[in-house]
Amino acid sequence: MARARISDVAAAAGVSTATVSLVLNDRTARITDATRDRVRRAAEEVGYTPNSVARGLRTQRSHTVGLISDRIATTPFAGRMLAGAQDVAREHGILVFLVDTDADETVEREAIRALAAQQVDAMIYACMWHRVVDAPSSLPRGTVFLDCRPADGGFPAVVPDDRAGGVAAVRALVAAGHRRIAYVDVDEPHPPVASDLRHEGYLQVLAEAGIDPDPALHVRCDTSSAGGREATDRLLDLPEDHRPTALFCFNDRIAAGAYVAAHRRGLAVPQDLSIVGYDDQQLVAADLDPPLTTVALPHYEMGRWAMEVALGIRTPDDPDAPHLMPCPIVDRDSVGPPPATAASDSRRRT
Amino acid sequence: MARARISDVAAAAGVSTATVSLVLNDRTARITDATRDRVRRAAEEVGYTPNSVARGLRTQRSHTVGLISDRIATTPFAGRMLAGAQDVAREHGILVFLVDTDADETVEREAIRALAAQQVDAMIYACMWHRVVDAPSSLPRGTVFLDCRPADGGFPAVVPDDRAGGVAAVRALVAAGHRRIAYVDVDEPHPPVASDLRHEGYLQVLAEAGIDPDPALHVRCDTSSAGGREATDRLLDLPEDHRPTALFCFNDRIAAGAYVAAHRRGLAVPQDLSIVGYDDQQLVAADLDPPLTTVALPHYEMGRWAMEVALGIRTPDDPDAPHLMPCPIVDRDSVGPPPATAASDSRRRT
DNA sequence: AGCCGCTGCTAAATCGATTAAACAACTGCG
DNA sequence: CGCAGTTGTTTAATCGATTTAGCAGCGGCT
Repeated sequence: MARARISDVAAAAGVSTATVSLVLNDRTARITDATRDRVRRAAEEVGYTPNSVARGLRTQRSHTVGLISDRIATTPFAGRMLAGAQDVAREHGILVFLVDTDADETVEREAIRALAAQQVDAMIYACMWHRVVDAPSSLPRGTVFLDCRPADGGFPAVVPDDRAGGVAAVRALVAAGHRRIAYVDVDEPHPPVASDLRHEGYLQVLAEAGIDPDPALHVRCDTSSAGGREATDRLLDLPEDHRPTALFCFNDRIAAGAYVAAHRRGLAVPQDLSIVGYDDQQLVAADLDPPLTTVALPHYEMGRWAMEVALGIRTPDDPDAPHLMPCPIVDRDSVGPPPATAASDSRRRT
Repeated sequence: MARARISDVAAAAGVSTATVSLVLNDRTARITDATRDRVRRAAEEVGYTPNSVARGLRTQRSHTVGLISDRIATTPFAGRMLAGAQDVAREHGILVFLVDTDADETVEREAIRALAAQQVDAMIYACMWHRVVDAPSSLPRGTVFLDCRPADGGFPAVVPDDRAGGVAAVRALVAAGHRRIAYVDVDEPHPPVASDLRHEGYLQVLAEAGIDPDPALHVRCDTSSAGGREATDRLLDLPEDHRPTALFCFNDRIAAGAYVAAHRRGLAVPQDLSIVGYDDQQLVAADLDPPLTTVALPHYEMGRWAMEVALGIRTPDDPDAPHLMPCPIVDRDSVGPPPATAASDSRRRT
């Protein structure tokens, strides 16, 4: 039992295929209501669903979008971007091709070619983390960059507002009374966009609060639990009057390592050490003990934004600058006032 | 500058479109090498890429596959299934439509319709966890079930061999000398396929080892760190001669909770308590201290299997039973011999 | 010369839709 | 009655490929 074609509907309704097409697509053509009914009933009866391939060939719109990513789909991390993009796509009857290239340029080129051959209506180029990328030359113009910025501009892009995120995180710590706040940064393995922006936010808040940044409180480590633990150990080994009372960690995994380091010394979070993470990773942030205060990456919203721009539903405010998506802070239980000794000390220094 | 069509190539080479098609598809037709060269050069020159939509219409093969999932793409969990499926697809020049339905039946039905309309060559129906599902009636026959079993059979399916995984986990504990081994099971919110199978494996190993299963050592809890911690507390509150020396946890999150419970009582892992998890979740298992011995879910391999069957590259051994994919144990540092007192006790009981 | 068979290539049908143009039937009007 | 204008529907071209059947040209054979 092959799928019903438009000609089957036409035969069943006793009209031409043109009429069927006109009726089913609600074209404002001069067709009597009686005929319209007959066609619709016939379509129902034979179980007709238009063949999108044939329609796409004729109309030159495939109602598909290609989403190319380095490895979003296979990372625990950024799947919410896909969800956002998909939700918008679904709302508009669009199907999404997903290609994970594993950051392999050959695969990437081939994927772009294959997607173009499939006549996708738009493409989205997505990254696992916020970074700067060289746009592959074969990318069609109008391709939307998701969670990355094209090195030379020329494409709409959406990225998290990491600077504002850093501001929010450090402000929370300052508001709790901390003065000696460390930034446990990542050991830049990549163009360190996110890292730098969060650092800028950190510095901005210190400046606002009249706190001199202490270079010793900016440490770097591997982006892992072990790295965070080791870096935190270094910080906690500092002489007492330089020791931080709060940590702003580049991400939640590093923060998890900070917890381990603190616990090993018998320090309680947040009584003895306040910690703020970044990313709001499920399975990390909320499962820590106590639950981690962190900054959420707006993956879902970025995914939506990218798809909306790709489909032409919205246009970027400034076509030449990436759209900055706010990163909301999520308050949990890892931030408290600094310990009494440190608090008095900080007061002394003010 | 529109894309080059086959007629552009034909014009450039001074031949008909038929000849171009014949040459570029390597049809064994009677065409001189000189002409072949001319066509290929012309194609190169105008930058010709065949329009897959037009080709798909004519050949009735779209070189696309639809992958419907409840929420694979947006879960940190099972992205490796996608990677496996995609790798196979890419190796065969197939593009993958991904649709996350969020387990909404309306969305699901609509997705199946849209994919059928796009003339996908095959469909894969995937779940986030191993469970039994009612196959939507509109699924085309031959649809491959990935990480789930259709309630009434009739479709090829691949699932993890949870029974064998349970066997492997518990055998590791028995081999280390444990006799009082608890199974920290999940509180069945769903058809508990995985849970039951792992339990069967657990019981089988106990039987092999001549250990009487103690019902008090089979506890259930919420599938979360908090749940695991609470359940472990219950177990550790047992009188000493009933207290388990080892835990087989339904998953890594529960195991993470078990760590917390143990640490809170000053018990060291594995010296005082051995723990085995399940799932080998990145960001959980390896980041625990000490790293967790666990059983890996073969997501990547299952994804490959499903796509291979979908593309007809391989056929299931037994078309009526789900294919069982082995779950390898990954040995890390959370299993050791039972503490001396317990060990002597267990010897007494043998 | 006439016919056969082979080689190299092309004409044209086809896939299943959309849509502009054409057409038949009817109405209204002078 | 004859012509123009409407209305309701159909005809046919089109999208860009694949593929079958067939045509033209040539060499060999009788």
